[in-house]
Amino acid sequence: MSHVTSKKTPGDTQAQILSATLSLFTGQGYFNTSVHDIARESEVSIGSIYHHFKDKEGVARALYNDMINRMSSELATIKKNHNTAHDRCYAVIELLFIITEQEPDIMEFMLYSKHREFLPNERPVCSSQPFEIMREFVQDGMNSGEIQDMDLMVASTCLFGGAIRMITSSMDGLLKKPLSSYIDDIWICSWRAVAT
Amino acid sequence: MSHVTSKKTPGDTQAQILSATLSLFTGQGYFNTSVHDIARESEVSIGSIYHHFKDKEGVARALYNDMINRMSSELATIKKNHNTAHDRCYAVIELLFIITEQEPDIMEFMLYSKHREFLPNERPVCSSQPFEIMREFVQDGMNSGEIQDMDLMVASTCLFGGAIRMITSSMDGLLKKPLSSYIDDIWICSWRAVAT
DNA sequence: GTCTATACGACGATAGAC
DNA sequence: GTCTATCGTCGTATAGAC
Repeated sequence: MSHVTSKKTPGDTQAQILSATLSLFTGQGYFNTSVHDIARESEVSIGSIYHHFKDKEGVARALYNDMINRMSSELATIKKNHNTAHDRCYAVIELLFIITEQEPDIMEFMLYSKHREFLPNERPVCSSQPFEIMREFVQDGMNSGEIQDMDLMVASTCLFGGAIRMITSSMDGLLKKPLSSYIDDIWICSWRAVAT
Repeated sequence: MSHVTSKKTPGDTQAQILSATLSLFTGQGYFNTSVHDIARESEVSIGSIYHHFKDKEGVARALYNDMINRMSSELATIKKNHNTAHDRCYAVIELLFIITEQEPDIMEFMLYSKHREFLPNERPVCSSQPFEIMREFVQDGMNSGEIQDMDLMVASTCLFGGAIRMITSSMDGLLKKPLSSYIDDIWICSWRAVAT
């Protein structure tokens, strides 16, 4: 929709490039992916890529920002729809598991890439906005008495650490059953770790 | 000691190379480190590096194997010196924290590198021997009744996930106090998550 | 075993036509 | 905006002297 003026690919050449790039970066890594690879996979010429992005790092940065914004908006929705730390944090884990299963590339790029190696000016993922929102949920839970009073980082890592490790285990192929089938067991343990 | 025959660097050119390489790989990543960098940093010529190792990947592989073996032997010691799952798992976290503080490069290379990107034939760290031993400790704890009966991966990730996330947070510079000062708080939460 | 010099290929990025 | 062709650089790995 929106403003479709030309006949083919309304202007989403960018989206094509980004989609192919995400798949390549997660499949073989940033440094094992050449701009030629991106051109071939996205069925676009090298010239087009350099027209839409400053350089290879620019493509990665666009991908990174998309991901951060997407997560931030999803977390804002969770914040709006749930009121207790218990419900919000469960919803966060549920969201992470769903993304892992339905769009594994996104989760892999988010949790499993060494961004510092190819985006030297970005802050580490864990100090990005989404992770800050997650810690905010935990802080609210401590203020309201749902979660034991303790260091915020300790509470956050203990509450989300199990689920996050489970996600990386899933991406490493270590799980026998689908990731989502573990969610209730994980949650019982994680919540028990910090609840009052 | 051992067999010191020549006057300078008894034969540990290899160790020199590996040490410099570890520092470079953790500092700027595998792909941002050239063999020239390694030569300069280890004060050895390129020719020497290729004499001692097949190629750049071979240096990384040697580093990786050293690390796995070192960890396996440390974990074997823990197994010998402690008898309960409680004591063994606490000792594991204590060990990980100590290594993180005293030899951060080793921990960073172990937990924070995307080995699959430069060692495509190695299994992911989490399915390596050290992590298997850690899971074995947890399984023993379930058999003896110290730990609740549940899926082994769930119990393992919940028990160690918080501590491991705390380590990566520490490496990302997110902690205000030294990592080891958090150990007791972490342990209380982590153990409560899975204990009977 | 250690060194220097070099070959060779790949990749990022640009130029310039359409 | 998209394309092809090309340039320059850098990095891995080897050759061969000492």
